[in-house]
Amino acid sequence: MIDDDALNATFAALAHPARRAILARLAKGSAHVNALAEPFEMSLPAVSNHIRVLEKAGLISREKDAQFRLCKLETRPLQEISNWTNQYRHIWDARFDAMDALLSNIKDTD
Amino acid sequence: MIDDDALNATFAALAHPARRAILARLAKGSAHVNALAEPFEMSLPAVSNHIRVLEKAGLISREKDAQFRLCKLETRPLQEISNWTNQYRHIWDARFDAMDALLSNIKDTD
DNA sequence: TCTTTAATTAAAGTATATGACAATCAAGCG
DNA sequence: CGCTTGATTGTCATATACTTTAATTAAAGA
Repeated sequence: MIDDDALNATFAALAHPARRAILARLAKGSAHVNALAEPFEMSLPAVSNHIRVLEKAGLISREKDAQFRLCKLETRPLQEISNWTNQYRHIWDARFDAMDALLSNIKDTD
Repeated sequence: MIDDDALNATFAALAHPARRAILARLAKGSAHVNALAEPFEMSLPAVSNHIRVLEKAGLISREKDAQFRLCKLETRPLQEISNWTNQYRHIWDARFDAMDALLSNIKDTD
C-alpha cells in the first residue's frame, strides 16, 4: 500500500483548521507566506510550519521569487481523498434509498 | 464554524491506517471489536482505542449486545468530507481543461 | 555597507497520540 | 459462586504536534 503514507499525510494535514483555512485562501489564488499568515493570530513561524506540513503532504507547492515564496494549491491529494471517499459512496446511497423506500411506504399507507 | 470541530475530528481519525482499515472492514458489514482487532499485530486495547477515536468522530456507532459491542459504519462524516472536498473540484476541473486545451493545441499545430 | 523585508531555523514548553502491559468490568455459563 | 470471554480503563513510556520567542539566512535597496 504505497499511497497509504500519502493518505496519512493528507488526512493529517487537513486535520488542522488553520491548514484548511490556508487551502481555502489559496483556492482564490496563489499567495506569499506573509499574506497567508496575516489573518491568523498565530506567529509567523507557526504559519510557516503549517505551510511546511501542507507542502510535505503535496497539498501546496512553493516557488521562489527573490525573498518571497509564492504558495500554490495542488489538487492531486484532494482528488485522492475524493477517490478514497467514493469507496464508501455506495453505502450511503444504499442507506438513502432504504430511507426513501421507508418514507414512501409510510406515505402510501397513510 | 461549528462543523470545524467535526472536520478536525474526522480528518484526524482518518489519518491513521489502522482506523481506515477498520472502516474498510466495516464497509463489508458490522463486526465485534475482537473481530476488528484480529487482522492487526496491535494489542486489543490499542484497537479499542482506535475504535473510540472513530466513534468520537461519528464514523462508527456501537451497539451493546451482551458482552459484545457491535460496531457499525456511519456515513455522515464521510459525506461531509466529500462535500468539503467538492469545494475544490472546480479547480482541478479547470486545470484539467487547461491541460486538455494545451494538448489539443499541440496536436493541431503538429 | 547598513538596513529592511521575507521567511526559516533553533530552542523550549506544553499537550496530545500511540501503544504496551496489567488490571478491571460486565455478561453469560458451568 | 467461580470461570471464561469480550471489551474497557489505568498507568507508563515514547513520540509527535503545536506554538512561542529569539536568532539566522537570503535578497533588495538606500
